[in-house]
Order: sequence, then structure tokens, then C-alpha cells
Amino acid sequence: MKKEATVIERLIRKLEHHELLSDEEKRALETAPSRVDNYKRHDVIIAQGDRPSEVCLVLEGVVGRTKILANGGRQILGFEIAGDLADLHSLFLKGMDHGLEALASARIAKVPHKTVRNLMERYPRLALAFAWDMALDGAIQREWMASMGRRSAYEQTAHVLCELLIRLRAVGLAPDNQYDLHMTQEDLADAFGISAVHVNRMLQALRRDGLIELKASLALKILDIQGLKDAAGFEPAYLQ
Amino acid sequence: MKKEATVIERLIRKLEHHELLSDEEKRALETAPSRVDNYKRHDVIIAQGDRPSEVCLVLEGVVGRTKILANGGRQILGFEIAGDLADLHSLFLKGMDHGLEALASARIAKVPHKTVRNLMERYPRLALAFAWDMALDGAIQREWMASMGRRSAYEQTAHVLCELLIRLRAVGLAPDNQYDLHMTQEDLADAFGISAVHVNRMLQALRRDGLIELKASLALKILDIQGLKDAAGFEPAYLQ
DNA sequence: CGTCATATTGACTTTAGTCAATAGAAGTGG
DNA sequence: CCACTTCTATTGACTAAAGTCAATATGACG
Repeated sequence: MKKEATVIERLIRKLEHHELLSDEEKRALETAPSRVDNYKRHDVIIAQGDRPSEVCLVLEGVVGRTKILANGGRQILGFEIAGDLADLHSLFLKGMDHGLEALASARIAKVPHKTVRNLMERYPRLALAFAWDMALDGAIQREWMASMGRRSAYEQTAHVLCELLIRLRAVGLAPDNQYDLHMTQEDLADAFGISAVHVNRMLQALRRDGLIELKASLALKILDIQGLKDAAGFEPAYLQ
Repeated sequence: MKKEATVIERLIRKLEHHELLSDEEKRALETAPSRVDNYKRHDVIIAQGDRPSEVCLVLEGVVGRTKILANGGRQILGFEIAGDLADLHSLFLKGMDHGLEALASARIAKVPHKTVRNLMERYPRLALAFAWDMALDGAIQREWMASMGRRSAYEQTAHVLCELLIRLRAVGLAPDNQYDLHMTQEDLADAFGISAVHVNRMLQALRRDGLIELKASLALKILDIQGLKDAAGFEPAYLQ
């Protein structure tokens, strides 16, 4: 219970970037009923096409939003980490246009749609905060689109590593500019829209350039933050 | 005035895909104060980085959401057509992470943020409908991400043409499966994340395969809808 | 120790980008 | 209407980026 409380605090801190919340609103969030499920790598949390009746809050681990195409391709649309509401949009859309998959072992709190809707009705500021979260989500997606379309594989790789550094640091998970994604280069490949072999080459290039250091399971240490940002053309404003 | 009313009806019809609206809510939307501006191709409607105080409703023409990167690249993140709220997210985010640009002559109604906020406060169902619209927007963005990452240039081209056919048809702008984008292959290139020369080659391939027919300014006629959908791996569910 | 997944490397292919030239179209001013 | 400019589309030749395939290495784990 303690750990969940901590994560919900992170969520609250994140939501408060947009709207200050009253104590009552915070308490309502903290005490909202939810169920916690555990997943291991490759587990499907929500399948593409499902019509979920709960919203997923990531407590621990890394979750990928994955889309399977008619041609067999798999595209990872984003990474969700502790404190992220992974599928808030499922409140509004009829069916999931993509799935949620555990890329590393993950603990997920599931809050019934009905609960979220009640919260939004009773506390308009919470509703605004959730809307802000969806909008932020859109901004991250757009940055990824820009990466896929108009950044080289090298820049794109550096860019996502920068983004994850900032996001993980914001929830205290990248002490000393180090973090471990517990996932594979294949996952990165599906996120970048390139091949796993090419991801490998780009990671090596980043190492060769003295920007990062990494061990298996994508445990990495940023050696030169400014250098990595420069290589990526990283401008953090979109993360708000 | 007549034309605006028609477009607002389209917007209402679109919003009602998610939430049925009362007559009062519809009237509130219809009578919301707004200013109409006209733009010609290449005009900047909202610049990247701006902090707009109004929401843009496209009445006529085609608007692109464009993002300029540090490396000089330009990525088009989406096309907005009549009846689309082009920057609803600006209600929530601090600064625009991208700009809005007229890709063809466009008429835009601008509704003050304050007005939209009032509408949302007074009519919770309108608030839900707007949230749904933002969520739908996210779904379209995700489909584009999948196209950029895991579809070939040929499939991607076919896919966007399918999407535009469905969206334009929904607002009565693709009679007889024909529509004219009034933009250039360069714009498509920036939307797809490929070069203009390659867009040209893909369009020619689609013509060669008997799927489309096209004239200058991207006036096109879909000759074989099913063939185009098959080529694209198009599954329209994401459009709602 | 053996098995499986992942990472790394090299050789080769494919896709897409770049550059440059040409051809069409559309708009402008006289 | 014409001459002129400019933008856009098309084409071909060549280059560069990324993909594919296959072999090998490394590492985690039962």
C-alpha cells in the first residue's frame, strides 16, 4: 500500500503541473478504489480492440502501447512509466486502437471507468487535470512523429533516451542519470520504426561518441547529457 | 453566415458520434461568439511556440499542423479539414508544440478559450464531447505513427488517401470519391516523413496500379476504393 | 551444462534520398 | 494576350541510409 501511495503522489504532482488540486481532490484520488495487477514481460495488459472498463495507472515497470498492423508490423506508440495513466483515452473511445503490453515486469493499478467519471463529475478541476494529461500525451506522440519522420535514426535514438531521462528523473527513477529500461533493442526498434540491427548500430555509435554507456537489458548511463541533447536536437518544452 | 452554420452542424454531428447533445447544448455551440479569419496557402495561423487564446475551427480549406525541428526538418502532424477543431489541446497546454499553417486557402472560426471553458463548465456533456474529440485526435495521430514506422511509403501513401477519403466524405466534400487537396507533393512528403521525389514515385505507382487518377494540386479520384484500402491495409475503426 | 533469448558483426540488398535537368502550370505585370 | 517568372511535377543517374540474412558471441537461467 505504501508503494501505491507514493506513485499516486507522483501522479498528483504531475497533474498539478497544470491545475492545483485541493486537499479534498487529492484525497479523492488517493482513496479511489482500484485493483492492482502484476505482469511480466510480454504479458498483454489490454489487447488491441478491447473495450476496457478500467483505466490503467502504471505503478512500476515499463508498459508499451503497441499497435499491430494488417501487414504484420508492430509499432510501439509510446512508453509508459510509473505515475503514467496509460489509457485515459479509453474513457472516451469505443475500442482500443492499440494494446498495452508489459515490456518489463509491471504493476498496474486499475481504476474503473465509472470511478474516474464520478471523480470528473464531482471535481471539475480533476476533469481538467485529466484533460491536460490527455493533451500532454498528444504532445509526446507528436514529438515521436517528428522523430520518426524527420530525425535520423541516430538523432531519434538520442531523442528518446533524453525524453526517458527527463521523465524518469521526474519520478525519481534515474538517479545519477542512470536508468534501466529492462527491455530489448527489438522493442526500441518497434518504437522507432527501424530494424533491431540498426538500433544496435545507433546505440554503438552513441557509445563510440562518448554519450552513453550501456549494459544488457538496456541499463544505461548518460555520460554527456548536453552532448546527447545536442545530438538529438532535444527541446524539452513538449514535456511541459 | 449560412456557410458557418453548416460547418457547425457538421461539427455537432461529429461530436454526437460520442455524446448525444441536447437542443440547448447545440444552440450554445451554434451561438458561441467567434471571429472568422481568412488565410491563403502558406499563411501561418498559429506559430509554433505561441500561446493562443482561441480555438480554431476549420470552416473551409485544409490546415496542416506543422512542427519545425532543430535540424531544420518540417513534419506535418496531421491535416485538418472543415468541421475539425484544429487545436483543442491549446486549451490545456502552455505553449503550442507545433504550428497551424494553411496548406490551401482556409477560413477559420476562432472561438475564445474563455468561451469554450464556459461551455464546458455549463454543459458537462459538451465537455465530454470535446474530450472525446481530443481522444479521437490522438487515435489518428497513432495511426499516422504506425504508418510512418511500419508501413512502406506505398502503403503509407495509400493509407492517408483512404483516411482523407473517409473524413472528407463524412463532411460531404468527396462526392463521387473525388477530392482536391489543393496542396503539393512536398506537403505530403513532410506529412509522410519522406522526400517529395519519393512521394511522386509512389503516386505514380498508385496510378500505374489503377487505384487513383490525379491532376495538379492533388485533385484526385479514387478509381478502386477496395484496392486502395487493401494496398494500405486500411482499417477505418480508428476514425471512430 | 545446455538452452534460449539477446546482442553483435559483416556481407549484401533494398529503399529512399539527393542532385540536376526538363517539362508543365499558374500567376504577374505590361 | 503575351512574356516572364516562379512554383510544381517528373525523370534519370547516382548516393546514402537502413533492411535483411546469416553467423557468431554473450548472457541469463533452469
